[in-house]
Amino acid sequence: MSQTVDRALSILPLLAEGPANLEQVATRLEVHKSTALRLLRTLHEHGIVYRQPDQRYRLGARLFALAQEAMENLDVREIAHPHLAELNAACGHTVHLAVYEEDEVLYIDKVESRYPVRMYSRIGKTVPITVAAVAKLLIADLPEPERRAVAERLDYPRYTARSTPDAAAFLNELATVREQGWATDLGGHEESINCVAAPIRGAEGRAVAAMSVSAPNVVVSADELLTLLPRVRRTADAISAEYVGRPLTPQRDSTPRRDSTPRRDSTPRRDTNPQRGTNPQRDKRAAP
Amino acid sequence: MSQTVDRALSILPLLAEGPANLEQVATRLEVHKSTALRLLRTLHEHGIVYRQPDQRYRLGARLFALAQEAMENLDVREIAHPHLAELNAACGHTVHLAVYEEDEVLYIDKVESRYPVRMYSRIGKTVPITVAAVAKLLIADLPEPERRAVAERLDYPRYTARSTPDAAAFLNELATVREQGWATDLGGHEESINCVAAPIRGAEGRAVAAMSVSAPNVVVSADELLTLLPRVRRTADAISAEYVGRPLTPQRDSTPRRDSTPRRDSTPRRDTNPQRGTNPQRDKRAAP
DNA sequence: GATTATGTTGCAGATCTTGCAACGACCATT
DNA sequence: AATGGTCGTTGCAAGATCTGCAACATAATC
Repeated sequence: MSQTVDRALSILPLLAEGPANLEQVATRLEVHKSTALRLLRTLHEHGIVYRQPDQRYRLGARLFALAQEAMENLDVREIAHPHLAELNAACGHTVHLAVYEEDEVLYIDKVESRYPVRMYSRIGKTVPITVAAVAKLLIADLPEPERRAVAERLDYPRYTARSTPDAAAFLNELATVREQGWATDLGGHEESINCVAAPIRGAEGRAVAAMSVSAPNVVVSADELLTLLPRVRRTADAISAEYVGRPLTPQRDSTPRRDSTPRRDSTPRRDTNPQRGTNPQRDKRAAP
Repeated sequence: MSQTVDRALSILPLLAEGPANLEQVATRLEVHKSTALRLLRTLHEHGIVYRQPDQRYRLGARLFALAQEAMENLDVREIAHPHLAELNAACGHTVHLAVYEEDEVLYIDKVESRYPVRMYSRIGKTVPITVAAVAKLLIADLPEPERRAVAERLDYPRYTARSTPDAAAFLNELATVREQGWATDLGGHEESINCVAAPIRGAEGRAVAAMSVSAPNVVVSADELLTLLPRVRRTADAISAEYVGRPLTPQRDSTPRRDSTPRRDSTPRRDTNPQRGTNPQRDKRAAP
């Protein structure tokens, strides 16, 4: 919508790949050097990009700080963390928490495995959406039309022989997942890694996040991992309970649910609302 | 420099505080609603902001992903990590890695304490610059004029009775740190937490990062923690050695150091270059 | 059902952005 | 030391892009 901003933002993913100098940026943006310079200057002033001693640009500290601050404000994360830690303490494996947002699923929390052989992942990373157990859960929970739309839009990379091959297979899998209320990924992303996942549900019963336990074959077999399923589901349910439990504001609000009325489908429905009222300024509107 | 981009970027810190609706954004930006809307739309298209079901905006997934990707590309981090892990394995305490960038110091890596009582921190968080041991090291290493300039610019919040009170005290402390080549924070930020830190030096001998070991009083006393100093310094030196060791590109380059010539001080000198050539696209220019 | 509160769109004026071209700094080569 | 090349920086004029307005749309509230 805004050309200038559009261009400026296009610089970001470019720099995420690694430092670049003015000309490289200008070339890839397909604009004149001077234009690129001014955009970069503005980004620099905001601390979003940093200029190295060798004059090349890379993403800056404030970007990290922003992402950090935003992440810390996610309510599910806060509530879930102790439960995840507890589960990890019990089984020792890597525990993840993930949310869905506009065709992407990303980890927002993680408790590291206590085994020496671990799965690679990082908070903030997007997960392979067509195969990850948490992703399947979150997409499976979308209303039918959007679920289908998402499935069609996606790519289906063949990470392994067991990766989901195409949209049809994915939708099938989603139906199963939806039915059973939990999901697995048995070597769909990394041949030797398995996961079991369960959804965390908010006030209206919609999945606001999903959690999973992952472990490589060399530590436990897929069958052994599956024996953890009840425990994983119990943990997820406990988090859900606590999540819906907390009222929006300490002094209860008039009509906290506005999603309960059936809505016409003119706009495709967006979901996942992992953010709720702990933030002080939130109450401003209700005050005077 | 660019008004539109400037405004758009100003939205980010605002949303980092918590979700906000269109009007709130417009008000705080001091622009018309329609203007704010268009900016938000553009940010949305890039996935930088996300629109919740209740129409409010918050920071989006792509922002996390960007920060994540950029962080993973930091070379020092990559090299340092195994060393940090090793140190943690030996002593059990929290180990941090931090870099300096334009008046801010932030953690770029961390290995969690294995003790139940832990220090709170998070990768990507900025550290209290006037008291943290790693911050002192990094600032102490700046060339004199800039060091002074930074010291003057800073605020000196009194976290505890032992916090650095003002610029003068800070500069004094920096002189000591510079002299001895290591630093501590003994209850300067949190009454009960102590840290020891050592610098990681790059090719030109400048500090490109700093690492620290932190532990609460209840686990080990400050004196006990100080006995770890030699070990911390050895680890930092090992990282430094490996960091300068790796040449810029596998096939060695002509003149890898361009900082070695004394430079006139017309522009205040920027430092810290924790980013070096592992990235494939980097070599593009050298190719044809 | 009227009323408020919020978000959205089309439009015309003007600001702000753009690309150009020339300049300057720096490096490398002869 | 001189010359040529690369890359970043600046002033300017043309005009594309952005802005604020006002009216409209929609949903919540009384």
